[in-house]
Amino acid sequence: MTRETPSKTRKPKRGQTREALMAAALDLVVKKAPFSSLSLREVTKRAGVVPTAFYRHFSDMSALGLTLLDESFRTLRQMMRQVRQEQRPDENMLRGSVETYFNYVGENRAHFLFVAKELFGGTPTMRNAIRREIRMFTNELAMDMARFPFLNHFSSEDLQMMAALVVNNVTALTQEMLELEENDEFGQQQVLIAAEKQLRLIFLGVTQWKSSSPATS
Amino acid sequence: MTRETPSKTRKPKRGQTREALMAAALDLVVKKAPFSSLSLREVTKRAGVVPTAFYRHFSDMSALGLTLLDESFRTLRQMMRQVRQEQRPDENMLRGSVETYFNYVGENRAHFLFVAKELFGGTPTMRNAIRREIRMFTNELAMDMARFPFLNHFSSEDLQMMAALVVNNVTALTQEMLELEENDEFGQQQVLIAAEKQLRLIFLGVTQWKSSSPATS
DNA sequence: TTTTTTAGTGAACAGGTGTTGACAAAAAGG
DNA sequence: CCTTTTTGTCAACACCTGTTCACTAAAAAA
Repeated sequence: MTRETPSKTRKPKRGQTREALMAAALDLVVKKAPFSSLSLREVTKRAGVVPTAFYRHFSDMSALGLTLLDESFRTLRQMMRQVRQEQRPDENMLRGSVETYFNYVGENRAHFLFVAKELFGGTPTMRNAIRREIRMFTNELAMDMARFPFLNHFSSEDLQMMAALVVNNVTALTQEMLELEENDEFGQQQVLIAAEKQLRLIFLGVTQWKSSSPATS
Repeated sequence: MTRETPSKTRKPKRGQTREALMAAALDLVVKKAPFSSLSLREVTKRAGVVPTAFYRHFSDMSALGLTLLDESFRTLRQMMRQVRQEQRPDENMLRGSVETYFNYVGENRAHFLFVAKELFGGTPTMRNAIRREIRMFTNELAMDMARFPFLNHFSSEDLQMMAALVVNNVTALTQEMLELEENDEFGQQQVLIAAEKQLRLIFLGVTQWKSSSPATS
């Protein structure tokens, strides 16, 4: 027979602790420091558990980081698929894609901030994982471009170069967007307009491009 | 006339330790972690002094960081001046500028790595300082562009947008360059070639650009 | 039910952290 | 020379870090 002393320390936390840890880490990244400089105890404190509970779910902080990274890119890929489905090769394609993308950024600030801060500040493992993912996006964009009739005469190196140009800029603009306050709708609109203009200019250059240097081989 | 000023400004060789601290911090940033996650003791240890000696030169780590940032941008601005001086508006202008710039990046890896890692991972103070500097470069580039006859009919907004496009890409390519091993000369050459192509494509777009949206009046 | 596996707690450790204060050597100023 | 200011050292503090161990409540399996 267990003597029910009314209110001692409650323990029933059940299996949502893992998600609480991930949410806590993301939260701290948003309003404090890059993930790399978070401490295990800090995260567990914010998640409302004792430090040792951490080890029931992750082997160490870097494991948590990789899980978070995976989560970030899973949702991002899912959005890219959506952008691609909506994509019709007409006038408004560019504007639509840009809007969809930056809307998504706005709705997933935490994940994007996490990735942006790790892109250079993280461990080599993290950095490589992120860069691999970005390279993948670049490749897919290059392949998408190759399907357009007025682009498919370019060499794959040129297409790759053009795709990289686009991705570089979108990345930079995303970072710019993330530096803005969450409620700075005017600033966000400005970035969006700038993004559209810059991409339009790039595609203007693409239509004029002729591969003058055969390069390697 | 140029005699020793017998003034009260005493500055014999006061600086050995101070510079050792800065060098140590930079060194740790290169081969370990972002500056934000360095500890005071770590830096003093590498500099070969006792922790308390630190306070004779800097009030805290963030003061060291800002000094380092200042140093980085002072040398960078100096190089930009050099690029601008060499700049003649002819065919080889772009290639020459790109080469000069990336050469400089290679010779100052430590400073660029420091800046790159703080650009997103640093404290708000640091981030703002860096972004202000980048914005300054963008403005100067826009002003340089305005001096070209075939560009001076663009609105200053358009010029600003184009300059931002260039700066965004150079920044991204610089980061790409920094991710390479210091002795990976092939990879570095590849980045340089890509950089030149991308910038050429951008300027191709610029020549075709016409400001369709008058935007804000 | 009983048994086993999972997921939480709390105390304790060895070590790293920023910062303090008192003190000493060395350089600068007279 | 002597005095003052600068610049380093050493010891100590209170705190935070990751990680271990033994223990227990709750959930799952039997």
